[in-house]
Amino acid sequence: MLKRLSKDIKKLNTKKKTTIKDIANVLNISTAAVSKALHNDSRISKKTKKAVRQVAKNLNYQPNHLASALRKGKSNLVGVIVPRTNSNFFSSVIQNIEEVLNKEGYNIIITQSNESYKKECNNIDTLLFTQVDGIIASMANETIDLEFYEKVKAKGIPLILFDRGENDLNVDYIGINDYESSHVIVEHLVKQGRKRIAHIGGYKHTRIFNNRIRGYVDALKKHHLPLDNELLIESSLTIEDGRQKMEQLLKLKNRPDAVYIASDYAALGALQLLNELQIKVPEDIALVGFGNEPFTAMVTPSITSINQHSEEIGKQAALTFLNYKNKKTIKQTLNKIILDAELVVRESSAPK
Amino acid sequence: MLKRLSKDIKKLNTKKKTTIKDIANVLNISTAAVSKALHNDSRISKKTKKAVRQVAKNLNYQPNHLASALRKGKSNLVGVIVPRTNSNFFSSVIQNIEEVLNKEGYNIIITQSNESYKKECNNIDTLLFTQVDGIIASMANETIDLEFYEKVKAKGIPLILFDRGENDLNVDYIGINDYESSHVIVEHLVKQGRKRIAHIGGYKHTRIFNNRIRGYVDALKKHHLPLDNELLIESSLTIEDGRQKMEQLLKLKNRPDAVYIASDYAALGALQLLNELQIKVPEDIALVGFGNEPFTAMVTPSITSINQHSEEIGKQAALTFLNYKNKKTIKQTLNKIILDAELVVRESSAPK
DNA sequence: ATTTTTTGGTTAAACGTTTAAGCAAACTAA
DNA sequence: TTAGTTTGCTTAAACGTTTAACCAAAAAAT
Repeated sequence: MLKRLSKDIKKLNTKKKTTIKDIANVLNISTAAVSKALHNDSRISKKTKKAVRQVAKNLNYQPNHLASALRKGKSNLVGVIVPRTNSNFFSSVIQNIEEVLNKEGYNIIITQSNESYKKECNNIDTLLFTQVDGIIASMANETIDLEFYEKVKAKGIPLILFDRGENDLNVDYIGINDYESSHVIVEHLVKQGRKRIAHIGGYKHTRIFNNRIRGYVDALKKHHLPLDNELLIESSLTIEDGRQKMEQLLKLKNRPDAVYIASDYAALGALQLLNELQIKVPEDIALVGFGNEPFTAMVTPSITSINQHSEEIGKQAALTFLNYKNKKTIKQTLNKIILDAELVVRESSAPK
Repeated sequence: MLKRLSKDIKKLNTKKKTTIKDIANVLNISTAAVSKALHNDSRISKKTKKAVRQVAKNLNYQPNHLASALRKGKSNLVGVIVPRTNSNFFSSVIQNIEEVLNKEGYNIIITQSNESYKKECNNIDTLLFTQVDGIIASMANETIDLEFYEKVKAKGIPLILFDRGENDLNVDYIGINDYESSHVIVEHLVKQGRKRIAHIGGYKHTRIFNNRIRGYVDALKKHHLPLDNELLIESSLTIEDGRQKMEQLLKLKNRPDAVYIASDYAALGALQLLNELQIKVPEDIALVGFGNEPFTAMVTPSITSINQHSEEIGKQAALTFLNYKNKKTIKQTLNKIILDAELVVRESSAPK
């Protein structure tokens, strides 16, 4: 009974969080000394440091992040904006960003745009409001107007884009070589004996998708394949739209014998339709996706795809941010990192 | 040339963020008046409010969240911990939490434990360090020791668990009726004429998985089916382990004619193996997963599963937190919300 | 005409840190 | 011995808000 009571009293005491002032009082030194001791300042004696650390532990001291952030003018928070988290690519990028930044004392705030421009603007406002020290983002499909990103730049907050970027914005960027990836894919399909290669691509206004389209067109030229406008289709690249656009291709008098789709999700939709219609993949039509999402290895037939190196992208994005903060020069050369993509060949693109 | 220069000067000026002090100076009033005006305090005249708002807009004022959080003793940040974000269930829960909390002026910090106990502890420390006003979490598979969650409770920070919870912790919880779900599944399989129903379940120490196992056992009894220990297997429920445990089941002399798997991911692994071995689903073996992940509808054959109502879980978790903050009573009755799950019948469990 | 109430503010302290500047005491060098 | 340096702190201000307490002037009530 008595024990319980004393426990309760202790709990009540711990409710009021202990501050450096409490530590200072115990040791009869100034709060400044405590602060310095905790930061291992050279002007504090070893004895005092030891004592401070001991008392801090005893009182279960947890530094107030808000106070130090306010004083130092930085929140040690980095905002991350992604179209969605439930794709392996984005969640893997996030995980790697987190890993690198946590080590340097930064935390991340993750927000999703759900491919909506409006939500993305909200997210940016939210992050600015939260006083983040930087923003790492991949833009929504809808996003064309860059006003909100300009706002971030204008505030002098480091902005790093990955995957879905924009040239006009003139900020740091980490991505893969989309143009070259298309070449690799087309080359692979040509080697498998394909002659009529279609491309279900993303919106042209998004740079990465535009590059994939350009790569596709140029690669066709290179291999002296005819460029048929019917075979080049713009899509939102969702599962549903992939299915729909594949349907469109199947209606052609002269069907393609291979389809390169700029997203694994859309490729999955296309594959489902083909399976339902008993059209044989890869015998009748070969399929290549993009992104190397785990399910590409799991479906039947498994889907050939492009590995986007999400781990490396995440790491480099984080490092780019850290670089920004360490160098305090106002002008800084932009960091544009373009990684080579890697083709992962699976069943869906085997020879006829 | 001159225009550009003046723009640059403006930019330099905006670098130093405007504060309520700046607004106060312009209007020759006190910062207190500005603060009150911005919060629509009744003791400020309409004229002043209007003027303040105008100047705030002109100077592009953005409130310093850190300062107000420090002063008010709350950060308006809610921490969310999930095992991973790249599952549709979790990302959907997160999205709904975010939606509800954003409306009330809260932002969320998402962290992933990757099913690791150590990472989860780190996440908790991180969130406490960031001075979150509350934590909404779903525990990692590994987590047995609740010391860190007790720490959260001891600090008086609202803690709400969902999906993966723990009875011992005695905190608010939102989840589905796992025990009942197992009944629904077994009943469904029995109706399809299945006689030997196996269960690949999760770790027994996790409450939800334990409930599913108990439900499975009791439902078998109810339908007078024999309970065969060989047919009840504990698994980590990853894709790989699902595959492996299915292999184990296939080695039995007396194979099951239906398998209920406590996770869609493990069910996917099992299905892959069955497909490879040309074992017909559902003719030879029926399959039921859990979670209603989108891919269950996409694979061949599509997988029957349980819809966990992720949207509702997210919403209720957020509302439970808000409820916590609004009522300032110290004692509060615990909120245990158990939603009814819904069986989504697909190809994998059609009659023989 | 005097008191009371309302209106529309102001003043100053507080939230918990960090940090520039200062300073006494102890030590070192000449 | 004395000037200079080093050590180990202290003082006080600052970061940008919010808020309790106070107050003068105007309006309303008596």
